[in-house]
Amino acid sequence: MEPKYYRIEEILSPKFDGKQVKIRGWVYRQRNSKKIAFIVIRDGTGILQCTAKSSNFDEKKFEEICGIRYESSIIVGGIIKSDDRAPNGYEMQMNEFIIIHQAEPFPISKDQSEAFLLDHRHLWIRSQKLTSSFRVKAALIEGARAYFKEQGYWEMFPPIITGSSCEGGSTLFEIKYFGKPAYLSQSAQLYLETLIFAHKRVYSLTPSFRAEKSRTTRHLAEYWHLEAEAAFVDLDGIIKFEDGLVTAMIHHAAKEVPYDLQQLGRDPKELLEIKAPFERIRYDEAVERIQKKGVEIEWGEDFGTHHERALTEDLSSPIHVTHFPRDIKAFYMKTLDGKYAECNDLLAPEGYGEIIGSSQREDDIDNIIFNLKRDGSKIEDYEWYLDLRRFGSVPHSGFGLGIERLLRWIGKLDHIRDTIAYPRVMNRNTP
RNA sequence: GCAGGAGUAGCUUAGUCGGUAGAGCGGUCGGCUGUUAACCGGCAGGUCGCAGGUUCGAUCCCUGUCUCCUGCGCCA
Repeated sequence: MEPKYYRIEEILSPKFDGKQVKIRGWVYRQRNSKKIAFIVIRDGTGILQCTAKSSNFDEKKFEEICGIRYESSIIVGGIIKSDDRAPNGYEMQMNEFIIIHQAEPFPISKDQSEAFLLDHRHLWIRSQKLTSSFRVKAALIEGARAYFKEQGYWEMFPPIITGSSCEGGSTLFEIKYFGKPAYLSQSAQLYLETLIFAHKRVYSLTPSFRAEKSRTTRHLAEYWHLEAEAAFVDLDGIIKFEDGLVTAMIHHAAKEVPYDLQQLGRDPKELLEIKAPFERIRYDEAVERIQKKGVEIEWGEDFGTHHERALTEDLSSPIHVTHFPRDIKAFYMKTLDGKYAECNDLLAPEGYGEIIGSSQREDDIDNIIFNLKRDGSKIEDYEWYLDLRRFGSVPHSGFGLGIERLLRWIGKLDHIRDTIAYPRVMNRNTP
């Protein structure tokens, strides 16, 4: 049976040439002269130019067509014709036009300031750029879930509300929890570590919250955190897994949403050329490379934005920096030779910065206690975590990937806010 | 948190060496036989972010304040 309404993406084909169809959607563009009107309609699957000749409609109906405003919702019917003058080669010769809702004047036109667009985010998300960005994001996550499954990882659902912090340094959002303070999670890691003892390999995709007053193009107060944890896997093993995962994600996006990638200015072929394994260098060598580029850094310093940029601006594939100095890294990372941490950061190419933070976890309870004391943390807050090193402790590793940061690189986006529908940044939490 | 920059019509802005303001887009009315962010003409729309100060007079000068943007630090 014929469907009552068609999707635009399916009718853009020769077999619809000459066929009468109906579609539903929103007015994307509208122009008219006395005897002919054009409505470009958008339906979430594509856009189609619809042509209305005044001779095909009574006077009142034609006036309605000419008076339709941008973003109004409409039903149009007509005959599909191949036509070189139409934006994507096909147009509808309209013979039916029904207004579902005549929109008020749409506030967003050309030349808008960032602030205005952010205030009208609920309308701006209809734009092509954001539409494409969110579709690439969906495809990346689809690719990730498929890869995790293939590699024997179980998806877990850790809590978002926690009673204590996870990583020493970061600032937490405090909430009221039945009258007592609690916090929004900034990482699922410690909970995932508990779950490997039952499932061996686990992952989770959850929102993470950071209350740092960061004002940059790569920070969100609320972001989607893809984290994994695996028993009996060392640093080399987890790095290999990360390479496989990132490659699977971007290849999946390149195959599933090439049009959207192109809209964002990213050639999908470029992504398909990126292949695992990614280059690995140790922190010591990274410092030397940065110094050779003429950027100042001393051994023992953590990387700032300009250091990461110096290291990655000329690359076309991501790069791992491993074995940072122990003293600038978190308490749960395994120590090597008393000086280094068994850890790695995966940096995106083209200067987009860190997308994964990862490490082999410390499995020696005494070392963890030593590190917690170094950071001035209360041991009693971590008793449940320390239990993992008392009951069948195993070597294990894990990582956290910032979905929006990966998308920012893949989609060549200037600002991380365009990787998420409603960005939560320091001075904005509405709409 | 630190350092810069910006707030003038619904939106994007010009401007006034201090005498209360123009344009483009959008809206509306009219014109136009195929447009691609269509085009042409008429009309409506502004206590020039807010509060003080200087001045005969402030949108403009001064002080404070609020909001937003950019970069840095912190991180995924």
